[in-house]
Formats: sequence, C-alpha cells, structure tokens
Amino acid sequence: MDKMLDINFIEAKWQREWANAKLFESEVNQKKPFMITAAIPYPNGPQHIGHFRTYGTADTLARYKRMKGFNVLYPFGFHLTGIPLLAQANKVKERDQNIINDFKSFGISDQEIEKMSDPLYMGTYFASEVESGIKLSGFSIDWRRRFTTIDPKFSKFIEWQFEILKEKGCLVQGSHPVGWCKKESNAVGMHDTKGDAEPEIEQESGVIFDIVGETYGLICATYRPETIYGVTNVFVKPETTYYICKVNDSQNIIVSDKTYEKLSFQLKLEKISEIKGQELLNKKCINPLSKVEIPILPGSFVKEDLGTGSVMSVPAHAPFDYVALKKLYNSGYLKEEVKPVVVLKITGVEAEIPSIYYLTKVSGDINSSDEKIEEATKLEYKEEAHKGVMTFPGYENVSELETREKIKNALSVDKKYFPIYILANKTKVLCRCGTEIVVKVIDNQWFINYGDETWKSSAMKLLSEIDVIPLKSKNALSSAINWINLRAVARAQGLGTRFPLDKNYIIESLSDSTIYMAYYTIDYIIKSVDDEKLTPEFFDFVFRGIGNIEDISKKTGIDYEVIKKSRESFTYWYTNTSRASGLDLIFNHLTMYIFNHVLIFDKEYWPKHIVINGLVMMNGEKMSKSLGNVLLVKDAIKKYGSDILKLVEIGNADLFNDSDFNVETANSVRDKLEFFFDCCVKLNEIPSNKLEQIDYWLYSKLNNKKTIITNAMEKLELRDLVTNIVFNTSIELKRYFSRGGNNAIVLKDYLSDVSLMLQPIAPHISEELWHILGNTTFTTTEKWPETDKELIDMKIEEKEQEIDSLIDDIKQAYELTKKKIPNISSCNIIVASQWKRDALNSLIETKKIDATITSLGDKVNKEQAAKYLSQLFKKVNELKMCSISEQDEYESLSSSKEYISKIIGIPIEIQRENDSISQRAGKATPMKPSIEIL
RNA sequence: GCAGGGGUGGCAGAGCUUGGCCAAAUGCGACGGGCUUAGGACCCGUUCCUUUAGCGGGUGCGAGAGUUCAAAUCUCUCCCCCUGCACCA
Repeated sequence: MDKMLDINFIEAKWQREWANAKLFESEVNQKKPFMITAAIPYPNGPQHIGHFRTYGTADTLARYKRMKGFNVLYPFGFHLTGIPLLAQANKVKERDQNIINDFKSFGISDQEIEKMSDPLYMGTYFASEVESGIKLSGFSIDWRRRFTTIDPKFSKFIEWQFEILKEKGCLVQGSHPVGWCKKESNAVGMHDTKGDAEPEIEQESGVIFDIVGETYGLICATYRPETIYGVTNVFVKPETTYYICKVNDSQNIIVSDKTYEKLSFQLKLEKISEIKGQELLNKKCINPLSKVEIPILPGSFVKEDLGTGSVMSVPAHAPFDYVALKKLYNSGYLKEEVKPVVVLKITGVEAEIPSIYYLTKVSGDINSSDEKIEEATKLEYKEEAHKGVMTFPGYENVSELETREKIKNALSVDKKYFPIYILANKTKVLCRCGTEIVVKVIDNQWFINYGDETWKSSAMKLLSEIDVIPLKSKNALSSAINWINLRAVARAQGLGTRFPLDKNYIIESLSDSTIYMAYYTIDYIIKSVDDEKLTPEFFDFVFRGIGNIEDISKKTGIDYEVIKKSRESFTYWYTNTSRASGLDLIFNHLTMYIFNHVLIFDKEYWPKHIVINGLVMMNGEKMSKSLGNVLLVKDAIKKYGSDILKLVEIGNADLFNDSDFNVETANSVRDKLEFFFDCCVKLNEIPSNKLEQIDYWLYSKLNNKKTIITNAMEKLELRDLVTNIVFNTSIELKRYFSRGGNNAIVLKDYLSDVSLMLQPIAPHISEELWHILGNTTFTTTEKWPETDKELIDMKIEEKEQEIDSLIDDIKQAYELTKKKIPNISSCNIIVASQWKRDALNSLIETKKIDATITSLGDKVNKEQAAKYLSQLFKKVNELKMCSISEQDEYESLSSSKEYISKIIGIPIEIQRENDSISQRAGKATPMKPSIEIL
C-alpha cells in the first residue's frame, strides 16, 4: 500500500532492456512474417494523444503476433509532403502571433521559432519531436527503417510509382474547378485563406436559351436542369448592363457585367458588345428542351452579380417564380397570365400546381415575405428530389435525380449546357492577400483515374479477400471504392516529389503515400546507395520481379548484394501485411492504398489486413486547441505512463468508436495494475497447500479467460480485451482471496499467464510482473499462453456461483428477518433432493408432466412431484438442465460452510432435503437451496 | 442531397452476426455503511417500479407495427444524432 508504482522508472528500464537486446530489429528469417504499418504522422506540431491510438493499436497487434510465433516488423516514418507545413512556415515568416504563441506554449524557444519560417526546418524539427515522444511510448518499432516522404531516395521511389501509373493509363488530363486568387494567380486551398476557410465549390448548370432572331442566347444558371421543360419565361433585370460575348470560340451568350469576370475564369469569354436588360424585354427566346418560344420578362429581384445575371422561370415548381409572375400580372405588365407547365409529380401529393400547393402548405401566398416563400421552396425541392417522377414527354416516370443527369447530357450534345461553378460559402472567401477568391476551371489538370472500371473491380477483389477490422467498416470501404473517381494529383505548391509529367507541379500529398509501406522493406538496405542510381529498373526488380540482378547491377551500378537483399526483403515481408489507420482516412487514404496496391504489386503481395480505429476524445469532448484540452503524448506519458495511456485509449471503446480519455479511468486502471503487483510480491508469503475447490475454480477461470482473450485479440476487440485482462482479473483475484484461496503454486500459474497476456497491451508492466514472479526471460519473446481445456470445469464455476448467490440471498433474508426476530442464532441451508434434478431434466426433455412423473418411479411421492413440476412447467421453455447432483451440491456447500458463515456472521448448517425436518425444506430447488433462518 | 455508422439504465459503454440463462457485462458517478484523527485509497451494500424473509410480479433497451411459445436482439415504417463528401492532411 505504501509504495506507489514508479511507472516512468519501470518503463525506462524495460525500454533500455529491449533496446539492448535488439528485440525489435526485424530481419528476414525462417518464421512466418507479419508486417504492420500505422498511418504515419504529419509533423506540423507536437503530437497529442489522439494520434497515439493508431500507433498503439498497431503496437498491440505487433506484440501479440510476435508471441504467436510470427516474425514481426513494425516500422515508422514521417509524412512531410503537402501544403500545411508550407502555409505554417509562411505564417511564421509573416510573424503571425497566433502561431508564434502556439509554438511558445509548446515550450519552443524564440530562436527555433525564427528558423521555422523554413518549412523544411519546421518539419524536421517536429519530426524529431514526435519521434522522441513515440520512443517514450516504448512501441515495438524497428527504428532503423525510419524515413520521411521528402527524402530524395523516397522521391525516386514515388517517381517510379508514377511511371507505372502513366504506363497503365491511369493518369488522365481534364478540366477541374479550384479556388483561385486572381491577384496572385494561384490555386487557393483552405490553408491559403483568411481564417482558414475552405472554399466550398458547388456545381450548377448553365443552360442556354437562344433568342429568336438573334445570334446570341441567354445563359441561366440553375441547380435543377430537370425542370427546364417547365420553363415558361426568363427573367432579366431591366436596369442591368449585359455583355454579349463569344463563349469557347463558338456561340454567343449574354451575361451580366457583374458576372462577366467571374465566369471568364471558367468559360472562355470574349466580349463583343453590350446590351441593356430593358432592350431584351421585347424579345423572345426558345426553351432548349420543349423548343417552345417563351418571353423575356423583367425581374427586379434578379441579382445581377450572382450566377449569370439572368434567371430561368419554372412557376410550377419554384414558388419564387410563381409569385413573381403573379405580381407581374397583377401589376398589369402581363396582359394574360403565364400558365405554369408541370413537369413532375410527387408521389403521395395531390397537387395541380406544386408550387401553389407548397406555398399554401406553409400558409404563404403571393404577398408573403421572402422567408415564407423560401420555406416553401425548400420543402418543395426536398420532396420533389425525394419522391418526384417526371411527367413530360420522353421522361415519364423517371426519377428527378436521374433526369437531371440525362438532361445535362442531352443538352451538352447541342452545346446548350455548361457546368458553372460557384462558391457556396456563406461569407465571401478571401485570400490571405485580401483578394476575393473566385472559382477557376483549370484545363489540363492531371488526375488519377480511379473511376476506371477494370481498376475498380480489382480493388473490389482485393477488398473481398482482405480482413477488415472491425468488419463493419468493410461496407464503408466498399462504397468508397465505388464512389472514388477522378482525383487531382498535381499541386502548384507544397513539399514533395515533382510530378513527372509536368515538373512545374508537385505530386499531391495523399497520392504520394499510397504504397510507401513497401519502401520500409528496403529503406535501410539502400541507405548507402547514391540517389541517382535508384532508377526505375531497380524498383521494378525489387517490387515486381522484372529483369535480373546482374543486368540491373550493371546498368545502375548498385551492388549485386544490395539488389538481392532488397528483393528478398520485399518478397518476404510483403506477403503478410497489415495496415492500421484512422476512420477519417477510409474515403481517401485507405481507398487509394487499395487501388495502388492492386495496380502495382502482384497478387501475393496484396495487403491481407486493415485495422481502422476512431478518434480520441478528451473527457467527452473532441480534443482541440481552442477548447484547451489538448493532451500531448509526451506529457501524458510522463503523467500516466505509456502502458496506462494505451490501456485507456484502446480499452475505453472498441475500435470503430471514438475513445474517451478521462482521468478516472486512467486512475482506476492504475489501481488494478498496482493490485497485480501486490499479488506478485505477496506470493512469497503464501504457502502451497492441498488443492481446494476454489483453486480449481481459479484454474478454470484462468483457462476460460485465455480463450476469451485470445479471441478478442484475434478480432482486435480491444475493449473486451482490457475488460477481461484488467478488470475481470482483478475481480477473480479478489474473490479467490476472500474465498480463502491460499495456494502459491496456483496463484503463480495464474499471475504468470496474466502477465503474459498483458504483454500486447501493457508491455512494460507485463515484463515487470514476469520478473517479480522470478522469470528471467522477456514476455516479449515468450509464447502466447495456450488454453488448457482440461482445467476448464464449468461445474465448479457453477458451484462457486451458487455460493455467491446463496450468500446474497441469505443476507437479504437475514436483514428482513432481523426486523421481526431480533436474536437470530443460526441458519439452515437445505439442498434439494436428487429426484428434483432428475425430474427437472426429464421435464426439459419430454415437456410432459405425466411422463416425467412416471419416469421418477415409486420412491418419489407423486403428489409432491406433481406440485413441484407444475410450478416448473409454467416456464418450461426457459428452464435449463442441472448437471450437478445432490451429492455434489451438498459437498460444495459443506466445504464452503465456514466461508459463508463468516460473511453472514452466524453459524450455518447444510442439510439434505430428505433429512431436514424444516417446513421450508420442500421449497429447495436444484442449485437454489432453501434457506431457513432461526 | 449522397454515402457510412449509430440511438440501451444517472453517465460512458457491452450486448445485437448465431432470438430464450438480459433488469441487461464492465467502468464511472450517486447514496448508505465500514476502515481512518481527517481526507484519499480500500472494503461492503443500494442505485427502473412494486412486492416477498431469498422467491415473485410489472414496466423496460429512439417511436410505431409485425414475425415468434419467446425480441434490446429478426422484418417493415417513421423520427433523431454523428462522420465524410475530394485535391485537404
């Protein structure tokens, strides 16, 4: 009690021992390999414990597999490619106080911060910072293979990968919308905007309505091209100036002056002349779908700086349009009403004109406020998209969403359709330089074409064969594989490898980390090779077995042995790999990981196993700097120790769920572990007597536990694992002692296996316990304990359970009796007769009372038996067999008489039903003896 | 909107794949008691309602309906919550 565990001391000690013994430096050998990689950190600051979970999960698995006899490799590296480091370095350069204060709060000196205006310096600085934190954790990592994704050799590897992507036709070019700063002429992402706002780009449809008798047409922007058939007119703003311009060197279109510039970043626009909105009003235009001539009407509500500055009008399905037309009619501008054209019906809604229906539904009319009309619009759009089917010619009964795509395609053929992009952010997005961001369509953008059907189907094939833990995330992966399409791969800025097909660009940083795990297998072998020698031929041989060593050695100048060893290393380790990653990476990293593996590697080197885990919360809240609840890995380890941190993080929730780190759990885990220590230390004072029932009970529990824990380990049900190994162990030990268990040999067997099973989740403590128990080996290199089925005795467990529930019952009965009879002297426990057990079992089998009674024979009082059985029969389907005989039960209870008596505080007597003279004797049932308090 | 996951006792969180032993593991909290100079730790008990000297009965696992001798667990409908939606690591 007096000694507190010095966790930090113990952990440092074992980390030293492991390092001295080089336990984690994994080399190719005869054993079956198991290679696990965890998603590597992006070191743009110190790591908080949230990042710890994935590495911890990987470590747990690695340690378990090691004990199961695998040759395990767990390597580690750092991801430095990408934009955030660059953006952060720029902030430091600009003396941004927020970031400087942040860094200061991490205890970084002013001089260091000064140097961090260099992104590379910053990355390197934090990489070593993170590394030292992870080293404190004592994970079983082979640090010799550490690399970063900006190492020149790694770049060679990535260039080789992209050569393959190119050869296989996976790189395609196309246009792509990006956020754009026109002043800096630069693509703008979240890291480049004021307040780190992500530019939200949405696609609209630009539809052209040719004007009758003119060489130009109006272009309207809409979210709902499927309603074009129902367009009855177009609205323009009379006082606005419109530009007539040539679009994409072909037809002429009209856009408002205020939208001209924005649109010119997306379409090739060439201004020809100007025209006032007013002048358009007496013209007519043509509905591109129905080919009907429709009027151009004045719309004062048209916003000249949004979209294209003109609006198509669908009064039947857009409340705003209906209201505007009604007002025009009422004002006398229109001589006759415009008749709405209905193009879709909504399942379950009886409405002649849907927009009127929805206006009425929200109790609005044409004089309602914009808010009311907006409400009606939202409701209508929602229900139409959900339940709407089209009614106009050629599209009858097609769903709205399907129609949308079909119409786009149909109009594209006639060049009446253009995608138009807008920024959907609620507030204007500004570049750091202060300029408003626009959407620019970049032509010739490079993509990786994950939409390729053949590629997709091999990715699906891999998915069908791979183990995903937890299994339910396989669905997510499957839909991710179906969904992923083109992915832009080149970026204008950031750290990383140059894009081979256009050296002005950098390879986007998720795309350069899809197969890096393979690089671990050769990293430390090629450390001494000159960068230039690492040509594609070398990698082709190592990773794909193309060519032969002599030729490649001659051609590249790389040592024969280096090439040979690299190939051996890859072909050995990569036959059995596991990937641990976060939930948030399913839809990008993990999906791309699968795609790139099936493309590049032969089938036998495809990954076998994926582990996905959720986030880490802090006392129930998401960890974030702004909440001030960020717990850094280093601090947490210092405070709780790596083992406890890991136990709490992985043991507090199953993989897929977010894990909550709270101090109470950490303390309670710590208490349990201290208790284990005490037990190990105390062992010397305990004798080794003859084995009692309780000793067999502990053996039975232990061996049951081994099966349960092994299963949990195989499926990585970490929460179950921790519950069983930490909490239930503690409960069992306590019960063993209080039940009078006092046998050193039994306890030692039990504690030894427990300390072995602790190895994957609490390795330092596992080693320490193991040594206190007198062992001189490492648990790290010991075998995982095997279940001894011989020692599992469910009858004993049942009997012990009976004792517990009996004590419970007596206590309650005792308390209640005490009120009536103040001086209680003793207590009789009456064990049910054997015939009751036979009757019970027979009843369960036959489900017939009469048959059961007959089977009991003559020795039994039939009247008594009938009474007993009719009681039981009420729940005949819920009964369970009793395998414990009267004699067994009697002996079990007799032998624990003193224990029970001690707890109750009065002497007790065990009797047999037949021998008892008590009135309550008849109430005894198998394993539920009758209690008589005297 | 699309996709994925989920809604269980004061809280967190198992269980639901293979329906019955589930009033529902485990941890935390709360209350009562013990230990202690006191606090912490530790130990014992209680923690849906009701009842009985343990037994038992009722209600109950988002809402509703269904299948079944039997449903937190299977089916259907509805409501609600979380996460992701891309060039960003």
